[in-house]
Amino acid sequence: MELKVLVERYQTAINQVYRRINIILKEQIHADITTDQFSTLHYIFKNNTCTSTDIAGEFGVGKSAVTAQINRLYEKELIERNRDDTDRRVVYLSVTPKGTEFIVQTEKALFEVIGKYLQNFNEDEIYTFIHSLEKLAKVMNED
Amino acid sequence: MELKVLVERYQTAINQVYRRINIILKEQIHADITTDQFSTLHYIFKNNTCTSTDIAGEFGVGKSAVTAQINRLYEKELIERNRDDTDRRVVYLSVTPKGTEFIVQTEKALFEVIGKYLQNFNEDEIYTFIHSLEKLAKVMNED
DNA sequence: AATGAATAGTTCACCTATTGAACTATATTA
DNA sequence: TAATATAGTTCAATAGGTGAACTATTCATT
Repeated sequence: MELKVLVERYQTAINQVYRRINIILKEQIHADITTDQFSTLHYIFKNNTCTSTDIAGEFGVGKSAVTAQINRLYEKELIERNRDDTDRRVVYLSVTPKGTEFIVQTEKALFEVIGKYLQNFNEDEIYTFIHSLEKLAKVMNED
Repeated sequence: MELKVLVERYQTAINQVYRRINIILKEQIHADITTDQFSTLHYIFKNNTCTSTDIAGEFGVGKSAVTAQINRLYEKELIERNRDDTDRRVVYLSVTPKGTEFIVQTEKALFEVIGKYLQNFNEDEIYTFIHSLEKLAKVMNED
C-alpha cells in the first residue's frame, strides 16, 4: 500500500479517537474539564512543584498559553501556585487536595470506559500499538 | 502493566504526535492552513459535492462549527458552494481548481516529512499500527 | 390542499485554546 | 554596576467549538 494512503488513514483515525475522548469526558463521565485541561492537571500531579516553563516544554506550546490554562485550573481550585523563596521569578505549581480527589475520580471513570473499548484487543496488540505510538512521538520530536 | 499506565502513555504520545503534525504543517511546509482545515478540505476533495451535514457527521461536530470552518476555506478560495436545484435547502461543497492544486502540493510536502519519520519503522510495524488505530477508532464510534 | 413536523444551513453569544509581542520583575554575568 | 537573560503575565487576534434561535425549504398526514 502507498504511503499516501497510510498517512490519510492515520489522520482520519487519529482525529476520530481524539474527538471521541473529548466526548467521553463530557457526555459519559460528566467531568467539568476538557481533555487539554485534564492533561495539564495530570502532568502537574505527576510532576509536583513543576513550573509553567516545564509545562510549555512538555506540551510544546508558548508560555502565554500555559498561563491561560493554569488560570482555568486555578479558578476551579484544582491547583495552587507557590512562589520560590530564593528565586522570586519562579512559581511552583501543585495539585490541591480537591484536585487530587478530582483526578482519582475522573481517571477511575475514564479507565472504565476506555477499558471497555480495550476488551476488543488482546494484550500483545495493545503493547505493540502503544510501543509504535510512543516511538512515532519520539522520532517526531527528535529534530 | 496496568491499564491506567497504558492509557496515560497513550494520551501523552497521542498529544505529542497531534501537536507535532500541526507544527510541521506550519513551520516546515509553510502551508497557510491548519490541520483541521486541511482535514475538512481533504474530506470535501475525497467526497465531492458533500454537504455540511456530511462533514458534521464525519468529524463529530455541530453544524455551526462546520459553517465556520467552511467559511474559512471559502475565504481562501479553496472550496465553492452550489445550492441544489431540486432541494433548495441543500448546499453542495466542492474543491476549486486552486484548492485541488493546494491539496496536491501540501500533501506532497507532508508525505515527504512524514515519510522521513516512517523510515524508523518497518512495513509490518506500520501496517499493524495503522490497523490497531483504525480498530480503536471503529470500536470507539460504535455506541 | 393545509398545516404541522422535519431538515439544511446560518447567525449569535459565549467558551477554550493558541500565538506573538510587549511588559514586569527578578536573577545572572561581564 | 550595567547589560543581558529568564520566569511569568497581559493583551489583541485567530481558530475552533457549543447550543439555542432563526430562516428557508421540504415532507407527511389528516
